[in-house]
Amino acid sequence: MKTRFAPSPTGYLHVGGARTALFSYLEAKKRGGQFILRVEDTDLVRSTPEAVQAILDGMAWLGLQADEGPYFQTQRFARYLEVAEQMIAAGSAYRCYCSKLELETMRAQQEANGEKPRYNGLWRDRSDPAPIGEIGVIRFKNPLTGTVHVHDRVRGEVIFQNEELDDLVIWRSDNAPTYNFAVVVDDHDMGVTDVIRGDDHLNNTPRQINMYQALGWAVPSFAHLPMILGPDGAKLSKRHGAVSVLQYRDDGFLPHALLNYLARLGWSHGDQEIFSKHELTTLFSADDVNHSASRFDLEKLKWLNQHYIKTLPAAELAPELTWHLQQRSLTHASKHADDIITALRERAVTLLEMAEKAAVWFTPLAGYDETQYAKQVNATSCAALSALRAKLAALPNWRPDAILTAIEQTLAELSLGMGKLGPIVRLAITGSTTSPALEHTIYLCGSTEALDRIDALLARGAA
RNA sequence: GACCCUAUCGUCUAGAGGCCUAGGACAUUUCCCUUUCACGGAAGUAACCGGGGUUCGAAUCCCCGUAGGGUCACCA
Repeated sequence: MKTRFAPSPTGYLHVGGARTALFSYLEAKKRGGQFILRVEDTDLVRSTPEAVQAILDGMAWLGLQADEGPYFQTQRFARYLEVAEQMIAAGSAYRCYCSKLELETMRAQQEANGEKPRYNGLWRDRSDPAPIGEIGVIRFKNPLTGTVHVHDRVRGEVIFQNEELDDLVIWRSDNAPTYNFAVVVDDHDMGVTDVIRGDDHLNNTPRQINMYQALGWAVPSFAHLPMILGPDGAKLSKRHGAVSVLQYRDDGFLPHALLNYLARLGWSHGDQEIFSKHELTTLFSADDVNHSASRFDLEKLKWLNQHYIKTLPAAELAPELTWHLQQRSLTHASKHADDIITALRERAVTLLEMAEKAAVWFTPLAGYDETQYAKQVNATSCAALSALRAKLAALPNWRPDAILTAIEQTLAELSLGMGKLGPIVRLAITGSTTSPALEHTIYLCGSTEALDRIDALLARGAA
């Protein structure tokens, strides 16, 4: 049993492609099969090495490791031509020498007559020699009559009339195969048993099945996934913001959060929302995929991301957070990743947010929130702060629990509530009155820096 | 235009003829917890596209509309 993900490298890996890859991957893992990656780069003009790299990077970040590949179609042209020529010899394909102009007139005329535009089979049964100097193309001799039954694992049985189909080009005049042909040859040669791909290929499937049959090859099983739409119900595009999976990485999402979110888009397992990777690989089945397109909802993705930030072991989060800290040139904060996670995991929806919030401890204080300063700094609070400072300075161990004890003792000695001390400490350390639990806020600053910041506020308060 | 696909709360979905006064999750509203910001807890608002059948009974099956989407290339 084998599945594949076969993107064409004309852009980055977007969420729709990522979900197709995920479902193919899961189906293979679930059934103990192989998952292969094939780059469909037969369009020499639109394919770029940058896009190949972007797709590979996206797959790697998501952790969708292929068992084979990546294969490149551009390296298999000899094989495609070999098969095309075999088909000519067997009478299931033929050369066509129609010019672009002829084709265009044909189409224009059909459209004028209100017919479906398609190749009329002009060269299908001609045996006269090729026009001099013409290279021509090779076309597949599609059956004229009868029906093609597609047994789709998500759509059920879909029936197409051969009359609706025409003789498609399988080998172009610029010596390259076309998509519909290369796919058939590759899926056969590579032993792909289960084709899982986007909805937009459903209409190509009967043509491909006809080619499998002409070649005497076994037809694989098909599953056509519904599309992922933008939040407004329109097709996903750059206008909707982050469509590249790597953009989600940059925005602070965990790969597993995206995976979990994507899995639930078009697929479900009862009321379950949270799935570990192991659960996905055991529970997923292409048979359970929905029929209708779904919209991408960033809010739910955020919820999942926050869920994983809250619950994943710090050891798993630390490398991801470190990456973000480094992106923000907070390299020296990396060794405190675990402490940052402890302080902020319930206060950040994304890792990017976490890294941004962590910056207050590792960059010079920018200044105070003056409105809060005016409200919170007074004789009482300054006295409390300086009492706390004395205790902090005397601390043998700079640990959160010890700091918390110091805070509690200070409050007890002065008979004050936390409300009298909290705001001014936050102001001193972070410049604002919003921050994580006090002991972590102070602790993460480091003893020297924390005391300096307290002194700075006290000095200004006294003046 | 032709062919193909789809249709349950704002969104993701459960639902495979009676278990449905339609369940869960996100979002939203209110309340509780609380030193800030959060986390957490409780409650609430909110949906079967329309019309015909079939059946004792339909969100579920059939037909017709309607609305979305996809495909009709020497792109993939």
